[in-house]
Amino acid sequence: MARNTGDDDSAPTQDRVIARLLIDDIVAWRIPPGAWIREREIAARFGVSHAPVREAFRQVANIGLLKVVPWRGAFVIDLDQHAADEVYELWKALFGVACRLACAEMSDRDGRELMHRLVEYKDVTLRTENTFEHLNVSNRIGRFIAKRSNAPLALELLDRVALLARWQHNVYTNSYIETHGNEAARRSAALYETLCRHIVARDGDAADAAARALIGVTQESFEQALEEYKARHSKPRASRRRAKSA
Amino acid sequence: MARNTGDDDSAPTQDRVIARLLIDDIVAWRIPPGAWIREREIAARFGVSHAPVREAFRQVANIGLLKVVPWRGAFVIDLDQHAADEVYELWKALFGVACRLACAEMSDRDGRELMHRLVEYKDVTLRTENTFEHLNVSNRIGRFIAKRSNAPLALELLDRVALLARWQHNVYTNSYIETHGNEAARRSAALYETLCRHIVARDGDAADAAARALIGVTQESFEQALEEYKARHSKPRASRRRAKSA
DNA sequence: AAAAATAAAATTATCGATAATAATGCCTCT
DNA sequence: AGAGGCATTATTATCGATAATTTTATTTTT
Repeated sequence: MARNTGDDDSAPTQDRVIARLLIDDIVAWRIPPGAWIREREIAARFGVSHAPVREAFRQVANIGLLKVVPWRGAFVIDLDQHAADEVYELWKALFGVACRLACAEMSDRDGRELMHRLVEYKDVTLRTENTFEHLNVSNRIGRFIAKRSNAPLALELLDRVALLARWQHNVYTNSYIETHGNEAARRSAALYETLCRHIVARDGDAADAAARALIGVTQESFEQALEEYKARHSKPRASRRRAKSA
Repeated sequence: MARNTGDDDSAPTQDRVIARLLIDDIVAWRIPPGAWIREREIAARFGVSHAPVREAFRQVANIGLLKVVPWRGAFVIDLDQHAADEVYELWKALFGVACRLACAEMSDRDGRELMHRLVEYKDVTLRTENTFEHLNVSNRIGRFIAKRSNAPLALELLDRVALLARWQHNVYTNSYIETHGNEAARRSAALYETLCRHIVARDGDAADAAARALIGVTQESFEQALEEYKARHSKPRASRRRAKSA
């Protein structure tokens, strides 16, 4: 066995670095939806030739944040409400698959670690009102399940859809943390407990259902934030264009 | 509206042509699983520089048939039984999402066309024993539903997973048509009828369940073919390495 | 002879330049 | 003045060559 086709421990090539930075820029809305990105512009920004930029564009396009059109270049996608529904439906289904597979794949030791993390999560929920920390710990549980489900393709698609959901949330609300209220966090806590118990009990159908319900809470939170966003942006019609200079 | 960011009506660029041909070669097993593909080799085959070949590699890698490792090149993936389970679980979930969304998105006119196609499909099922034709018509129904679900991302993931499943089937059986017996086709026919009726009735949960069952038939067919493959390839142990020359 | 170090070859990553294509502005014609 | 055609400009696609890295072969050392 001479050739190592497995993990890549080498330093990442430039195209991957650029792709990562572009993804961050798009998700954080530093590059607006629908924007047209030129190769030369990005190449100049990072001080490289356009070749790695092209590859970075393709990578970001694969995730779904960019659309590459032949001879016309790369455009940031411009999602609408309808696409948001699709993303959340996919998220529910994919997380459901991951949990379903986790039921069969997880070792008893993994199951114990899962319940341990659940206790830690509930502890955080009771102890603090910090929504950001809630999200942090809950995301860790979700990713733990997805990783131990031994399903690399499902994990990839899941990451992709979750990233799209996060971008949408940022686009529509520009502040997805605050709107993710503590009430939603508390409901999530109960659902996480249900989910973990079903997984250690190796009940795939029940775990699938719990996973869907869990993403459903996030979905409701998003839709609520979207309503607030619409309400906020429909009022100040008269007072726009306040200042044109810096 | 100067710039057209929508459909691309122009002739496909070389990288897309090469990507398509590579996909065909891999799915048809003309390039074996695990093979290491060199840029120069493909570039020479198609008489182009290596730049479009690189992009084609990335596109095939996105679909999941190729794995690109920095500084090491592109390798055809090498799926195992476990990965097959994952692919079929994903297929079930994604087709379920598409059907679920189709319930909400389809117009009444689309519903009528769907039922029309169902009648055509049942007609073929009763009239001929040609399994290939069964697959053809049933695939058309599935794709019709997925397209009318107005969910481009789900459609993309669905195509991707279906392609992986087809490749797996080819890898393990090298003849996925014959093993897809008529008994399975007949069971599929009943399930297709159930699915279509649920969709026109706009019952998302029921449509999801029917979609899962439908892919489940294909999954069983694959697993059966895999067993036969294993049985066939475990016997001729003694008579291997018959001839070394051409 | 086996293992480690080193040199050579092969391969990918990146660059700079050219070709192909699309968008933009200008000009003519009505 | 407006519409349509033409030249200009800008941008992407492709190419050939060079740099960086890995793999393979060779040599050296124990």
